[in-house]
Amino acid sequence: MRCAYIEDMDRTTNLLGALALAITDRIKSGMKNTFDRSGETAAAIVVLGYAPGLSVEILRQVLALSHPGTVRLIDRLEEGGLVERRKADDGRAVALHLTAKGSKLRQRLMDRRLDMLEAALKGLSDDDRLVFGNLLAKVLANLPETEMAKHRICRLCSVKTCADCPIPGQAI
Amino acid sequence: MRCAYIEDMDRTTNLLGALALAITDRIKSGMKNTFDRSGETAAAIVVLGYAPGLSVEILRQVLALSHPGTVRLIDRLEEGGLVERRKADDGRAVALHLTAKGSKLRQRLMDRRLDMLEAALKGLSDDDRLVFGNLLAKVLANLPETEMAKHRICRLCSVKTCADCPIPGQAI
DNA sequence: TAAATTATATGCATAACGCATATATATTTC
DNA sequence: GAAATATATATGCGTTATGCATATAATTTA
Repeated sequence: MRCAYIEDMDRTTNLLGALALAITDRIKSGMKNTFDRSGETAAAIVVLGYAPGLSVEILRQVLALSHPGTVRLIDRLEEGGLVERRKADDGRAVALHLTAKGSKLRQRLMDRRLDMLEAALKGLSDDDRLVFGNLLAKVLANLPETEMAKHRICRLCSVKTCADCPIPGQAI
Repeated sequence: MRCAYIEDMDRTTNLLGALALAITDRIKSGMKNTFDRSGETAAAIVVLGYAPGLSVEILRQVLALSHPGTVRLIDRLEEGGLVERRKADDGRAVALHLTAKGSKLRQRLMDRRLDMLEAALKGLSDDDRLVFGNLLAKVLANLPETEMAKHRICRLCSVKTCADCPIPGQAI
């Protein structure tokens, strides 16, 4: 027989899944209103803003896509005037850079994401919010198994709001 | 100038987005190992388990897909022997039912999701976990704007672990 | 009963991928 | 230093999961 305490444990487990789903739905939908693309396209723009000159190969790892999938993703962004392929030091690689248009879009995407998150949190008191933030940080700190996993988790983050990142990654 | 207190508020906002993304990534990937489909296919199976006889139209609303998209999703599930279309009381509608195979798969999908969530929470103490669960419930309670939004948020939930649902919906 | 509404299905197109393979450049090995 | 190997990118081709426009069938309303 399972005691009520254990039931509460299970409840937390399931509620985390429910909230995670609801929040990512809202963020996706908000971002899609700003930029009508699906999949990892928006994440690519955010990541390239943090790491100008990134190669397709490293971007691929952050987005967890196949190489061809990433090449085609960049093709779409380049076609939309959001990203440029430039020469890299390594002659095999390309250095990916956001254009001015890409950078502006990136800011709008990140703002939209924070709007959605802010709306979700509006029912919490300031105290609840601090406690919640510390618990979120604690869970996050346990998640990444590799250095790349940190970048992956943070692929949509607004860094200015996360000076005290619970999973600080090394520069890519 | 912004005080540190406000900075902490922003931190919570961003961390919620980061954790939500990390958790849904892990759930998606775990479920995909069990059942090699993407998009809303797995959610359809879970929902149909809760609401046998559901129509395509209501399922469409829960999954937030177009009608044709939902019809094709059901086509795929039927082809895989996971779902059957039966006659409904309303002669226009079809009544969707999981097959025995579909029900077994559904259980595996739900188990896999809970495994992923459990792994993510393993670093929290029992006390942290209870506090976290209550905060998750509080945030969830504020989210749904319609009755259908509740079903949408819960579209992957394991109900047995959520007897005390913060957003109990009316039967579909 | 005729008109409007609702539920489903189909034709057709597209976005976002993956796998296999080709090409160009670096790196390593002998 | 040349040959073999490894790495980074790109392309050909196919598939999955969607959407829009439209067709069909059944129900509800006027």
